[in-house]
Amino acid sequence: MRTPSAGGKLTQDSLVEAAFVVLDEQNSVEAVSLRAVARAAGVTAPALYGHFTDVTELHAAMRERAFQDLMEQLDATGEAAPDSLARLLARCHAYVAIGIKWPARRRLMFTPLAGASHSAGEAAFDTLVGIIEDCVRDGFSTSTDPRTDAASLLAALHGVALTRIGMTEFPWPPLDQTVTTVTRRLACIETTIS
Amino acid sequence: MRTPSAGGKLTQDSLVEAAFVVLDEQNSVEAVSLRAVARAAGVTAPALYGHFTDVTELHAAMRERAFQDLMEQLDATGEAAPDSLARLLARCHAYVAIGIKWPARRRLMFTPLAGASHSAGEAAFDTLVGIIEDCVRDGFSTSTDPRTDAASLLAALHGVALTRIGMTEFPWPPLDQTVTTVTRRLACIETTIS
DNA sequence: TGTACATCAGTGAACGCGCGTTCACTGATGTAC
DNA sequence: TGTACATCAGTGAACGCGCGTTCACTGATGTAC
Repeated sequence: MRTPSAGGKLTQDSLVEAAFVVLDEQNSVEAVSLRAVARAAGVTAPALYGHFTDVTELHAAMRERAFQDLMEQLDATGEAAPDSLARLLARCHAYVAIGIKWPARRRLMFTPLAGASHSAGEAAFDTLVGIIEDCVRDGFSTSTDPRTDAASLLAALHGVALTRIGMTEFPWPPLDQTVTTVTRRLACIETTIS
Repeated sequence: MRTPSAGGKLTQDSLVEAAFVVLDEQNSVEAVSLRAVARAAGVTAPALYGHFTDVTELHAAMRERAFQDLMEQLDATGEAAPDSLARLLARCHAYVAIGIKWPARRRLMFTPLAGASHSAGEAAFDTLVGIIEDCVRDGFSTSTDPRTDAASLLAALHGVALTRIGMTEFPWPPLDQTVTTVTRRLACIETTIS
């Protein structure tokens, strides 16, 4: 019996990687066609059918991978933060920065998709709730409902990233200031705390 | 000389209208192809070239019309409000409600487009700034920078609509509560005021 | 070690589809006499 | 009022394109003797 990897230089992972190259280069979810991915991977289109049954399966794999990457980047952020408030702010800034840096990935992740799993997104949300709870415990936040406040904060940060991308010529205030203010106000950080 | 409208039952307006039928039915910006619009208007595809030089011109016309409609709906909202705070809340709720009701229109309006005009969007923004200024004048808000706060609020409300659409199975808190809280906190409404 | 064979990842050609766009045309309408 | 004509909005056929998907195939690799 041959080892499964023998001969085949193509893997699901390498194809998803190629798909992200297309996504990021074209900055468009629609541009990520099966043929475009095959082209980026240096392979003919039918070759993909050995690794995905469908073009939708490819898209689903991309989505999952995008969430994983986002989670990893967020988890790596704020590890060195001295306290819970610093960690909260670091994560929120990172969240927006990532959303702006890869607009197409954000669109990919948060576009409704039939039967898509949001488990990774929900894990990220739970982490955010935990950090706000820490802020309450540490006396930074007066939130009486961290779960609800985290939901508002998450939605608002999405909006900040979205509008910066979509309305580029609008005279926005400095991004850092916006993120800090939105985070502090929605997470009920006391104004006397710097 | 014939009158320009003689014979032609087709107008730019009726075609844009047909385009919105396609947009709202398919809930997809990409589905609004020149041929799909022609089909919806009960006409063959080449007929559109009498009214638009390009498919991009059609999209631009849709965008402009979407902004106009949004503005009209917002302006009609809160006219009957008893005070500036009520007007602010009414407009913000309406803004989110419209965004959720027509997801594809929101995407159409706030997707970056080369050379697109945002004048209508900016007019809506100026109105929002004015209302927050009224709230400050009337003692509802402690905002020291209504312009910046309006920008944060606008972005956040976008995010609320976006996430409600994109993460439908997420256990969101009640929408009205979220919009009210976000608006009050970002517009610096004093907590003692009901 | 050398040869014959089985496996199967990837190829190349082909399909039907919807797209944007072009072009010569047609036929209803308005105008001129 | 009636006829001949000009206009021009919309038609129908055709083009080349990229798409997803299928299918028979090929040729490099690993196995068996």
